[in-house]
Amino acid sequence: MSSHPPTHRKVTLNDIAAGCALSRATVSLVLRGSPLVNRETRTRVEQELRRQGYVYNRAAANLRRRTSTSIALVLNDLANPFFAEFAAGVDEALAAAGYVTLLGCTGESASREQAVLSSLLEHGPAGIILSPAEHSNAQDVLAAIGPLSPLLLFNRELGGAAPDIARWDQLALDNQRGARLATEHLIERGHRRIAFFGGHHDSSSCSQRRAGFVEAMQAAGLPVEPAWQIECAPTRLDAAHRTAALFAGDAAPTAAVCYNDAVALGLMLGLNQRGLRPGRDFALTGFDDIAEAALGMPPLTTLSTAPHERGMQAAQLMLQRLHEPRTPNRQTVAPVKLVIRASSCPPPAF
Amino acid sequence: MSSHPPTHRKVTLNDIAAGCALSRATVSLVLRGSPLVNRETRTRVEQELRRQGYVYNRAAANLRRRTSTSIALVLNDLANPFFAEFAAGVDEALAAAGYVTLLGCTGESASREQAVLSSLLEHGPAGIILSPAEHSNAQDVLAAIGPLSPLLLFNRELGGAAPDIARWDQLALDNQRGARLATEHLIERGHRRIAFFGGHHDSSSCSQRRAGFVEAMQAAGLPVEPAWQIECAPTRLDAAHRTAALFAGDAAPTAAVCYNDAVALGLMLGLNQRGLRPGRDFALTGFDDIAEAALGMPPLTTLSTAPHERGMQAAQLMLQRLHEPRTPNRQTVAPVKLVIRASSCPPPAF
DNA sequence: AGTTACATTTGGATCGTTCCAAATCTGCAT
DNA sequence: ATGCAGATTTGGAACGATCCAAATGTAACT
Repeated sequence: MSSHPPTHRKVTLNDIAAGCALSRATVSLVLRGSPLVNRETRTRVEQELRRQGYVYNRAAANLRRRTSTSIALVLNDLANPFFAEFAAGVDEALAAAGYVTLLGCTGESASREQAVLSSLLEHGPAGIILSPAEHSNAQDVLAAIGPLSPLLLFNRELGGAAPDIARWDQLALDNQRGARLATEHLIERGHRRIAFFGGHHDSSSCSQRRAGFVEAMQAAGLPVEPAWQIECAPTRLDAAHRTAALFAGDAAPTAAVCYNDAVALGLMLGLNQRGLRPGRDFALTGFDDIAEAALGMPPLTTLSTAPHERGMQAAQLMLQRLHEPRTPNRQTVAPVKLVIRASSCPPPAF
Repeated sequence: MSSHPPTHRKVTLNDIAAGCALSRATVSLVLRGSPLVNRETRTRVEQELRRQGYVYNRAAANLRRRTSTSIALVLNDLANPFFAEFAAGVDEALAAAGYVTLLGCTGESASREQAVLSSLLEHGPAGIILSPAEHSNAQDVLAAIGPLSPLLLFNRELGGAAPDIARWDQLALDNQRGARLATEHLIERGHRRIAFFGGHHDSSSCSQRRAGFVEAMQAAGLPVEPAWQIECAPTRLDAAHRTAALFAGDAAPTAAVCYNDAVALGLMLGLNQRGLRPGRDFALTGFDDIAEAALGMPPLTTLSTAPHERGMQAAQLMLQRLHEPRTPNRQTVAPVKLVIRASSCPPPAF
C-alpha cells in the first residue's frame, strides 16, 4: 500500500514538498493558510500532510520569525489550591490564544526562583507571569530575566527597591478592601473584641489585609489589641496550633478576621479542640473562598477571589502587553467579594 | 565605559564571538564546558558573556542537535489538589534533570485533550505525561501524538482498544489493594454491613477500588449489598447530596468505603445533616490522603498516595524511558498505605 | 630544518522553518 | 508574435545554535 517514508525520522516540510513535487516555500504557504496558493495545490498538499503524519515544528518557525508562542508561569506554591486554580485559568486562556504554558514551581525559595527563571528564559518565552517566592526581591529577578522580558507580577509584591529600568505589570487582589469588608461585617454583627489571625508580617498581602482590618476598627472607634494580632504560617496545621494564643490574656476576643481560608479552617479546628463551637461561640472570616470554604462546618464567611478568573485575567493582561509592548506598565487591582456564610455569627449573649 | 551592543536586540553567539575576536564555534565550546578550550580564552569568553547579558537559546540548539529539553504534562483537572501536588512533584524532578514542563489542562474533556496534545506536540516535547480525561480513548490519543512520542499514562487507563503500535508506559496507584485494605480494616473493627460509596462506574480507578472492596467482603464471607453501591461524582458536593441513598432501605450500613477523600468528606457532611456523627455513629474511609484528610472532623482514615512523590516518580520513569527508548514498556503500580485515623470507629453497640 | 604530536581554533554545512525578490505560467489585449 | 498584468511558484539566504573535518600554533624530537 501507500509508501510511507522510512519511518522513525520526523517528517519535515521537505518531505511533504518532495511528496507533491512542490517547493518547501509553497508548502509553507499552505500551512499558514496563505491566499496565494492555488485551491487545487492546497488540497493536494493537505492530503500529503495527513498521509505522512506531518507535525509542525514551532520551534524552528519561531527561530526564523523571531517570535515566541510560549509564556512562563512561575508559582511559589502549586500545591496550594488557590494557585492551582489560578494556574488552570492561566493555561486555559493562554491555550485559547494559541500559546503554551511553561510551568515552574519555586516552593517559596528565592534561590530556586532564580534557577527556575533562568532555566525557563532559555526556552525563550514571550513573557513571564510570576507569583514571587516569599523573600524574592526585584534586583535578583531583574538579574535573572534581564530588562527585555515582559513580566506580570501576581498576588505579591517584590521586596527590595525596583530598579528603574524594570517597568513591570502587576495584578493584585484588593486585600485591604477585602479585610476591611470582613471586619465591618463582624462589627455590624455586634462584635467589639476582634482579632486578626494568621499570616506573616513580611508578606505584602498580609500587611495589606491587616491594614484593612485596622482601618475598619479605627473607623468604628474600636481598639486594636496588640495581643490579638497573631502571626502564623498560612497553613491549617500551624493555625490550629496557634489558637491558644488568642485566649492567653484575661479578656478573649469574640471574633477573628483570618489571613486566609486555610488559616480560618485551622482556627476552627483549634476552637473545637478547646470546646468552642465556631459559628456559635466564636465568629470568624477567611480569605480566598477556596472550595472547602463553602463545605466547612460551619460554612465559612470569606472573600471570594475567583482564582480561576484571576488566572484568565492574568493571561489576558500578558497578551495585551505582548500586543502593545510600548504601553506604560499597569497596576491592576482585582475586586474581591464578601461571601457571607454561617461562620460569622453574632457574639454570644452574655 | 563599556560599550554595550545597540540594546533591544537579543545577543547571540555571534555577538560574543565578535566581542572577543573569536569564532562562534569556540564560544559554543565554552558554553558547553568543553575541555578543549584554553583556560585563558575561556575566562575571556565568560566575561564577555556576562558583560553582554547573553542568554542561551535552547530552541536553536535543540533544533540543530535534534533533541528536546521539555516534557509535556497534560492533566484532566489541575484544580484537584491531588493533581496539583502531582504536578508540583513532576516539575520538581524534571527541573532537577534540566527539563522544563509544558503544562496542558483538559478539564475532563476528551476533545480539549486532543487539541491540547497536538498543540503541545508542535513544541516538540521529548515525552508526554498524561492523566487522561474521563472519556478519552487510545485511538484518539495515538492519532494526536503519533507513534513516535514516548507517553506515560498516569492514574487512569485509556478507553478503547489500544492499537498495537502504541506501547505506552503506565504509572497507576494500587487501587484494588488499597480499597481491600480499607475494607479489611473496617471488617476487623467489627463492621458487617459495609457500603461502597462514590465514583463513576466507567472510571477505571473506581472499578479497581470497587473490586478490592468486593474481594475483601467475599473473603470475609460478607454480603455485597447492591443497594449500598452508590455512584456519585467524585466531589464533596455531590457526595453530600447522595448520602440519603445509603439509608433508603430498611437496614442501613454501619460503615462505608468511599471512592476518595473528597467523597468521604462530603459523606461526613451528609451524615451530620442527618444527625449522625461520623467516627461515632458511622465509620468511613477515604482514598488519597489529601491535606484536609488529617484535619477533618473527625480525621479521616484513608489511603496515602503521596501525590508529590508520585509526580517525582512519574518524572523519573519518563526520564528513564528517554534514556533507553528501546526498553519494552512498563506498567508500574505505586503502593498505597493505609493511614488509620478516627473516622474508622467500631460500629455502635446495639 | 623537518617531522611528529598535541593543544587549540575555525569555516562552512546543517537543523526545519520563513522571508524576499525573482521566476514562471496563464490568459488576453495589442 | 509581443507585451502585460495577475496569479502561482520558487531558490536561496536567513534565524541561532552545533558538528565535523581541517587549519593553525607550539613545542619537542630526530
